[in-house]
Amino acid sequence: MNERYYPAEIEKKWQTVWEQTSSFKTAIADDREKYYVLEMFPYPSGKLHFGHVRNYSIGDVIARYKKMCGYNVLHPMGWDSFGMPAENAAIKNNADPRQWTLNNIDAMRGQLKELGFSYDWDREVATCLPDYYQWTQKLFLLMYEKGLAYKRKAAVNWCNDCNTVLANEQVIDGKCWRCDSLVEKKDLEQWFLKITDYADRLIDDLQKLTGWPERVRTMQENWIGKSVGAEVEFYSEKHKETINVFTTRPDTLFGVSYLVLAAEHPLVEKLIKGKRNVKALRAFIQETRAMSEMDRTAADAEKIGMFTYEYVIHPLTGDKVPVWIANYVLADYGTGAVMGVPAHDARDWEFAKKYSLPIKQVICDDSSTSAVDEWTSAYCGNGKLVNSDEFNGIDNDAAKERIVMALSAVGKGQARTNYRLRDWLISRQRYWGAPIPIIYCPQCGVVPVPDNQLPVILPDNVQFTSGSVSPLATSMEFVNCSCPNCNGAARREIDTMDTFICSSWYYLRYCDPKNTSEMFSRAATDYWMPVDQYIGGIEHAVLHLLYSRFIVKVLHDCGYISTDEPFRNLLTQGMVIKDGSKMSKSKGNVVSPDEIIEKYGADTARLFILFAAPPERDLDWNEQGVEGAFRFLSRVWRIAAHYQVICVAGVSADYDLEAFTVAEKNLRRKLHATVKKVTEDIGERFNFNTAISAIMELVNAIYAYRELEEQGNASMPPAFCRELFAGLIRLMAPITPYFAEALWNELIGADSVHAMNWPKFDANAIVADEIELAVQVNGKLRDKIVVATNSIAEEQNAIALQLPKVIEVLAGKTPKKIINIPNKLINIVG
RNA sequence: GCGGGAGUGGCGGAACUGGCAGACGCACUAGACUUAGGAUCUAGCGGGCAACCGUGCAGGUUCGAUUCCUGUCUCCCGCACCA
Repeated sequence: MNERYYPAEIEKKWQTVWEQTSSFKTAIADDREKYYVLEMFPYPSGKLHFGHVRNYSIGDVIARYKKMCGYNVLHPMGWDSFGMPAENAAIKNNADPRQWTLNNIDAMRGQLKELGFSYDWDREVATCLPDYYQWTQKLFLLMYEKGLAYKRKAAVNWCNDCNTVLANEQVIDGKCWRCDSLVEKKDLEQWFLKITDYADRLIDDLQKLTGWPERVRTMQENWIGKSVGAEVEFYSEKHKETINVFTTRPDTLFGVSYLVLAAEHPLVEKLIKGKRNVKALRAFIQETRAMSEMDRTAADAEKIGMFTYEYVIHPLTGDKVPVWIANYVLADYGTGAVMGVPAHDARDWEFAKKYSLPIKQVICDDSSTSAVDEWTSAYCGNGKLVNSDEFNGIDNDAAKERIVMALSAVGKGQARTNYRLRDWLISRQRYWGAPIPIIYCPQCGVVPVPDNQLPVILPDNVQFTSGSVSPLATSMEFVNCSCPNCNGAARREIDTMDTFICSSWYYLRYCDPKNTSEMFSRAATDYWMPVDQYIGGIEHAVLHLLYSRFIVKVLHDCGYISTDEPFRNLLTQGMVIKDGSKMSKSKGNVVSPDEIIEKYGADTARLFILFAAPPERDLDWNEQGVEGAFRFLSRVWRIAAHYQVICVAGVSADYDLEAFTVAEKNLRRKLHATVKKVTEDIGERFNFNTAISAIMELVNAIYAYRELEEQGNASMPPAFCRELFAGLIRLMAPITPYFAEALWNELIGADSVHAMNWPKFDANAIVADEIELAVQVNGKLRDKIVVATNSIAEEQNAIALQLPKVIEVLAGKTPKKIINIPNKLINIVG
């Protein structure tokens, strides 16, 4: 074999061999246990960057490892290929979005193959192709049928740069998730999916996801924002109107000193009409509504309000309660009206102090006796009720329920749960997406496209510069159609679907990607689902990951799949950071793997990115380690070349362990200990960085052994040499697949290393004859001793006590006690 | 404000259930081989002359703490006038 490591030759050769032998093809179903490992599929931007390489290297190690462990592994790849960049390229360069996308897919597929990822390319999907989006459209129709897709006019998020609406999840700090420009509110009629119907289950089932990081579960819980409380009715006798408020603190109901409405509250105009300050009120309302979402919801924004000279009746006391309008009440949460309890709510406290509104204490903490006018802030803790009629003396937690019961008895309130989660706005005024399969008929109204007319094909002949309406509006052939019901002239929905719908079910399609009669067969998803290990960035914690859970629950409820959670285990790999932000094409800070692959090979690129940091941690881009990764592979190659002849000679030999020298026993122990460590690090903890360092230690040990040989003090037994390298190469196979394949071929056998079993360690081989113990005096390390592994503690302690350093430190004192931790240390307490 | 996470050499990081802090690698230094070497091999590499001191800081528990507890500081992430 070649003395030196030439990655280019090796990688080209084995990539071809793997392709010819369909090395990565998934078995349909057999008696092995299944394992579905999946990395979040990429948007085909044109080129991979190191964020991708990291993501897919992690997945590939797991896939290859599991396969060697005997699992039937599904490891697919595809393209999240609808989306704005294609359309923007079309506008900017007059390109065809389809061709632009398909070219990018070809380029990136080539890169993925070069990197040696073990994908079953026969299962590739691209969301922008009709054989996929047909079923995205079917999914929409299914939801429409179930009443989960509906159209309504609402104040929606509008991005002026992207020329489209956005879902709440896609607005980050008041800005568009894609282009960072400020999001505005617009009143538009749009399609929504009723994800709020699933709010409770999406929260409750988080508990089942024990294989998810705590962080992601918390983020979803926060996002859904469940709060349990009550709706309480206040009545305006003058207008014969009821104003409902939502509160999580019905126990403080007797402390209400005013009511506050949002500027957008529907009763506002009626209440203020004819009031002496109506002009000022109207001006204030207008001013408040004109403020941007950002300014209004900033936590430190000043609370401003105005009195309406209107009163409502307290539902239990019958007291007159003044009604205010203020900027700190949100129109789209709860009922758009809140009750003000300044004694027990920090915001109400601030507002009441500012406008000199009465403050009435109704919760009393045993330890505080001061009067309410001496307080410097609201008391938000627990305690017993006071000033609350028949509820006095009750613990406030218990009082919540009692007061709701009392309200309910007089028909003036009930328990109620509120969510922060809003329905998912899925209309997009953009071209490059799946058309919403809906037809509007003057006679029949909204008509869903029948299954046998799917897919609704995205037209080619559109104008991209259509302004704030979807470019689909410019294709008359598309817009004009006949009604499926009455055959009369009708027109199509011109908006396309949010691409997050396309990506919310692709993992199901991988189970049965060529199915032309349904989304996927029940049998296929029953076998493969759920995904056993999902790997992707944290940025999808409440986007893709929440949507996918929702869609799976819907499909589960419709009887399409058995599972009701898509991803059993989730690994959120850290971002690859460069120049302070995440590597991405839109940020313009990408490092392409091409140069590194060309100079050092794909195996070096993989090894480097896996060794640089544990997978969950963010990684600041630094190329310095690349050289080290390549150096290591070259080092392994050289030692393998050195032992090749001996290794091959060991095929039919056997070795006598009794005849082993100490050095050989140590090396064999190191081998088995390394197998154990790497198995645990890859299989249980996904700590690839420490798995790699363990392999490096093993290689260092082989070099140390060779050094002995060169001094004439050792001679490698051929059969052991074989065990050694067969072990080492298999440990490296998931991480550096080309490299391992080439070495396996040279040293061990003709079959692919990737078809081999994962090495097993012999627990007996790890036990050493002698062991080193640390000797401490009062917890401080003073010396070390080497003892027989099976020696007893008393003997070890006696040896330790005789050590000169120990005698010196003890200075004649008799030890109080001696602590002996087996196989670890002795601590002499003086 | 609520919730989650992190703080260890010049750098990336290791130490898994409380048990030898700094594995492994990068960078650096020296030696060997060499016409030469940015290749390779070998050795050294937290601070301090030393006793000792060292895991953000201050305490505590313990024979023993990077690890557990209390307080505190800094940074990152998510939600946030959510009633």
